[in-house]
Amino acid sequence: MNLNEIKPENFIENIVLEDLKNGKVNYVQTRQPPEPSGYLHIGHVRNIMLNYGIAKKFNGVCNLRFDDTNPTKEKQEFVDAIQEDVHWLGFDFKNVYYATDYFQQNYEIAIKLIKEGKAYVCDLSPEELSQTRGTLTQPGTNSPYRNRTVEENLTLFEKMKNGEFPAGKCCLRAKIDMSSPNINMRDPVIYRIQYNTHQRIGNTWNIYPSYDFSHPLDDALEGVTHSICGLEFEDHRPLYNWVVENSGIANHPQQIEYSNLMIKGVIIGKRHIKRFVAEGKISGFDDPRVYTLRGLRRRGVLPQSLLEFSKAASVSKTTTVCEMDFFEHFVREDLNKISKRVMAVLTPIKLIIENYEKDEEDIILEDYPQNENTTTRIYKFGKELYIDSDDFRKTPEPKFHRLLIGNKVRLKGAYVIEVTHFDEDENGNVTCIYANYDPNTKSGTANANNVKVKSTIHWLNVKHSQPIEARLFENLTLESEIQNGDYVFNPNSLIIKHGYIESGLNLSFDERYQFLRNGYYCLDKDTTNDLPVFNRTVTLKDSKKK
RNA sequence: UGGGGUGUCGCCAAGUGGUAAGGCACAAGACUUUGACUCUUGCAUGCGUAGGUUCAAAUCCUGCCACCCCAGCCA
Repeated sequence: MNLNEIKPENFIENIVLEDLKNGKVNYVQTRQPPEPSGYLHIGHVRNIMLNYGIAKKFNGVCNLRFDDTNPTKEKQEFVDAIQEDVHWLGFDFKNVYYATDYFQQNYEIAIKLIKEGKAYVCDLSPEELSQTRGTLTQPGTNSPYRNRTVEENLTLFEKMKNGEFPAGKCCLRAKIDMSSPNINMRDPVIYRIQYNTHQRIGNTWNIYPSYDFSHPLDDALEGVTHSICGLEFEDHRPLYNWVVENSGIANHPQQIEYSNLMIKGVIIGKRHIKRFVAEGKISGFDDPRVYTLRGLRRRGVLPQSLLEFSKAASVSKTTTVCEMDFFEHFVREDLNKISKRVMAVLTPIKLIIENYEKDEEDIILEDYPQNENTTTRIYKFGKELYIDSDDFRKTPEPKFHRLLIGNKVRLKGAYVIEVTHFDEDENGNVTCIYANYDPNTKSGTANANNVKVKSTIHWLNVKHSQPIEARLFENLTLESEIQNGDYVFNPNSLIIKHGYIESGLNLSFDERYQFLRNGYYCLDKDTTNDLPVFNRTVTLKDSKKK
């Protein structure tokens, strides 16, 4: 999907931006505000599209703004990675800003608030503060420091800024209402002391504004008209408005919340991914089994598929948990159009065509059958072939219509064959299959369809095949809901197959491949040995049944 | 038990007083050099629930139920 095709109207309808619907507003400015504390994942795509698309639609701009107000969690590594990933998706933001850009202005507004008696320095320890905040059902109690004089607050805040207090000694709080039923309004902390070195501004500041203070201010300062965020911030909206209203800034952005997008069972949380990396169960944030953008990219997913998926998932305020099939549908749709069809056998077993007398024979295969102008290539048919052992059954299950004694099957691009007999070892494992072919059934010839078959299987000429390694990723998903308050995941989801692929192919990292019936693959960029290594993106639609 | 949200097919989701769009999944059939793709057909007498208003209700009103979020000097 081209970015120009993003149609945010639907989104706008959904999130009930009344003014926009009514045509009262014709300019919208948004921002994409990631905290650089982790990698972007599939859930971020829709947020990016939404912010970018709405601004574009309504003559405005969307800036990328890093919410970098907490140096204990953030790293330059993430700042860089987020920008890379955003570009990979195809977005080019007007400007790249940082919350730290606004620290001086944030500070001046804090001073203004103090002077107006709307903020005070509180010496309560974090524990005491927590205790006096009250509970969900009981109001909080006023801090004993709530009524300090403006002069005292100014002095204390200045000392905080100058690094004269240890971290945690005191903080700046907005003076709102300790008895509010909304806990966020019970004198929230808007500045805290923080001595960690910041990845961008080093040690220039000893005090850091909290999200609830800097975010609305930065939105307002930047000219944002609509501040779109997750549902978890609904309770923060009154505070957002309070901050903007008391800031003296003319621009008053409107915060709009909507549901985050999830996929059933998929691990997205940084917490879990970090844990699996630490436990050595996955290789990192780009492991193809996790749904970070980097993981998905390495797995072979195209950015336009992510955009299509996100668009189709729509936007609402209901809890959105899509099924895996819904996501994979969009991945397959794109991959099907552009993938190069290649013959591969992942669990090889020999097939001898007993009545085949010739040495070799040219078979014409289409590289991209979905493309009218597809190129073709020649492959060699012969007497001694590899097929996938999974395509044969001694005793077939119901509805199995690939190879079994007495059943006719087409070898892709070649002939219809019928199994005559097979060899097996002392354990009953099939070691070699023997078949006869029908010379009148060659694909593409006039009478190719005289014999109807229910299935076509892939094959390789033993003399014209090269070894490969195929990594089949099962999705890293929730194995069971919740146990002892924690999630239980299934990280043992990597299956490695040593098989064969056609020899003579010019393999490319930019290409996607479809191994017939096995799904869509791409070369793994981390390949270090000489053997081509393929990662499977998704399976073909029906191949997972069987 | 306080506050804020959400409830339309297995999943996502339109619908905003005029008699339930669409996509995914699923099922059946056609086609076939992939059991793919493509095509055709089917799939909510029902909109959390109980009442009420109305000629007419998923849409308006009232009660109830279920689920999610909030008590970081995180975002």
